[in-house]
Amino acid sequence: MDLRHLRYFVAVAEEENIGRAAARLHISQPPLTRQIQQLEEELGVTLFTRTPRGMTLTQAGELFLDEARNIRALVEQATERTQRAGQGKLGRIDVAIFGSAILDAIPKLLLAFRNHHPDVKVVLHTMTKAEQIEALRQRRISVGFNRMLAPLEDLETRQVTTEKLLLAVRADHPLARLESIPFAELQHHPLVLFPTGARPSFIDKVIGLCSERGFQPKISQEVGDAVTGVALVAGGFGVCLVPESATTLQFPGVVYAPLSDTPPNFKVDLSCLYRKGDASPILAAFLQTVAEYGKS
Amino acid sequence: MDLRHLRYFVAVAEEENIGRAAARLHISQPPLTRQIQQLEEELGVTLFTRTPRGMTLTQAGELFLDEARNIRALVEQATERTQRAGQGKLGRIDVAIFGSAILDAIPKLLLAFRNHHPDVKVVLHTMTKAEQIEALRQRRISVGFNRMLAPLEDLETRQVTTEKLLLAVRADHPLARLESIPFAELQHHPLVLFPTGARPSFIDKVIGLCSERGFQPKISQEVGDAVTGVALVAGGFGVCLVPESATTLQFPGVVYAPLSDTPPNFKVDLSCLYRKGDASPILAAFLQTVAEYGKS
DNA sequence: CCCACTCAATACCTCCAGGGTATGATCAAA
DNA sequence: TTTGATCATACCCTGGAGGTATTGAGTGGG
Repeated sequence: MDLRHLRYFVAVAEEENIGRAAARLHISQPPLTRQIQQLEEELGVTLFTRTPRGMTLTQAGELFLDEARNIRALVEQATERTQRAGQGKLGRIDVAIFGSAILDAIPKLLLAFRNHHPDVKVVLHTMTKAEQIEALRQRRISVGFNRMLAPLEDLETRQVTTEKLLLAVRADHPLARLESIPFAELQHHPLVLFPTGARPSFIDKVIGLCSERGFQPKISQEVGDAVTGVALVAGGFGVCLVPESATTLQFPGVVYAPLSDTPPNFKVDLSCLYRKGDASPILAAFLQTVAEYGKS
Repeated sequence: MDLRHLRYFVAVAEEENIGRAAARLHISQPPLTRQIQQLEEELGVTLFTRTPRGMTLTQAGELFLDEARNIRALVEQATERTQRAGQGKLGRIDVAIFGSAILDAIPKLLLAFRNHHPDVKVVLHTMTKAEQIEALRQRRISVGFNRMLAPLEDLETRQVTTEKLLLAVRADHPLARLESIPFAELQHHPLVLFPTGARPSFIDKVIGLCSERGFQPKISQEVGDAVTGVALVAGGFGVCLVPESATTLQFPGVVYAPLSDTPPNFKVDLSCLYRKGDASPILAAFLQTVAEYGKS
């Protein structure tokens, strides 16, 4: 049996006349007669009673008509859904984000993606950079968001946004009283750095910036993420360089101050990471949204 | 797209290897490759990612695998159900019975049919003989049960059972005192006859039997059915000839007495009626049960 | 009562597409 | 580098789907 048989059968059942059905199917009458006979023979069931006025369904034929319509509808639906899946409009994508630093860009980006692709389920996983790389290789996720990504053999990187750096200081800290804080001031104050974990990280960026200006920072404490870092600033552990988006973390007694006289490239990127050669249309759609987000 | 494509696709998806799938399908590898390519092209979707180790499903492919299995199962089920319908094991049959005279044979018969064909819904309709004939011609029913059926052009008759006739009399009636009631006695007592309606009916049978013995019965009352007839007997309207099965009607003060010295053919048939040339397998199965019932 | 009409079924032909064999291209592991 | 595994391509062959012409059967009008 074939889908063709079903199509032909439904046409004959609806027209109750082989000639008309053949016309509707754009074939001639004899082949249609034969197909119906074949179908009946294969099922071993008489589907039509032949009358001099045409063909009428038997009871078994009525039942089979229901089933045939059902099957045809299902096939229709299957192709449609599969096509949407193939265009990245239906399915699921597993996305990794890091600790707590997802404070601004990522929620907006995910919102934009959901608006454009409401039938794609986005599953978020919180992972460190090292975990993201492993999960990508094991195909547990398709994209990861992170900062300070070094180029890798099998993974591709794409920049999402760039943020200026601000200094988190206690409101009662001497630096907080200055009109503007020169970058070089940092050498006199203990710094809270983050995140610990896989290198290179934001820590190295900060140390690099300092050494460009010819000093080594005093490291007060290394912590896992920006939230903890700002908490320690509030606790008097020193000052902390944070990406601009961290200002959404409103901590009582902590202010975010811009620096002046900064080294060039005084900013940090947010990038996303995905497998080289990943042909998933959903990933493509996701990266498309990422690119559009970057433009705005 | 074809059911063949689905079959092939499922095989490849399950084997994750075209060669093995081809072996399982008893075809060679190249045609299978081509069929998969065709399917992908028709859908416009990449269903597999080709690796040097075989084929793995894309996300869209996973989805389509689900759908394909679904469709194939539905096709399987459709053929199976249609075949059962074609064998008269699944479906519905509309059966007409007459007024209240269905006191013994028909319930047993329907029970036997339901036991053999549990998935056939038997729908009962109460109709007079004339209504049955009309309903058969209009295909509203497939079988009717009745008595005294004259041969018809387009309808076939089949005898179900034959019953002896008994006389319903009041217990205090003079005839009830006799050891045996000779048939000729009927000429001296008013008779309740049934049913009214389309001729020939049981009425004509009784009148015929009397005239065979050279007398005309005194007609006390004509009524619609046996139940009413026996009720009138209880009310003193006279006596009434009833088929044996009517004895299941236990009426206070009414007894059923056998007659002696009866004319030949002193009995009445229960027959069923169906369209000539009706090829319905359910009707065939039903008539099969009727035939088996008749034997027992 | 017969003829014309309407359908479905049959006979026979053509041609395309599905299947086969042989071979190529690519990648991984030994 | 070689070998083995896997998918893709090239080319041929045959079965079957579709076409035309015709037959057979049953109905209704003249």
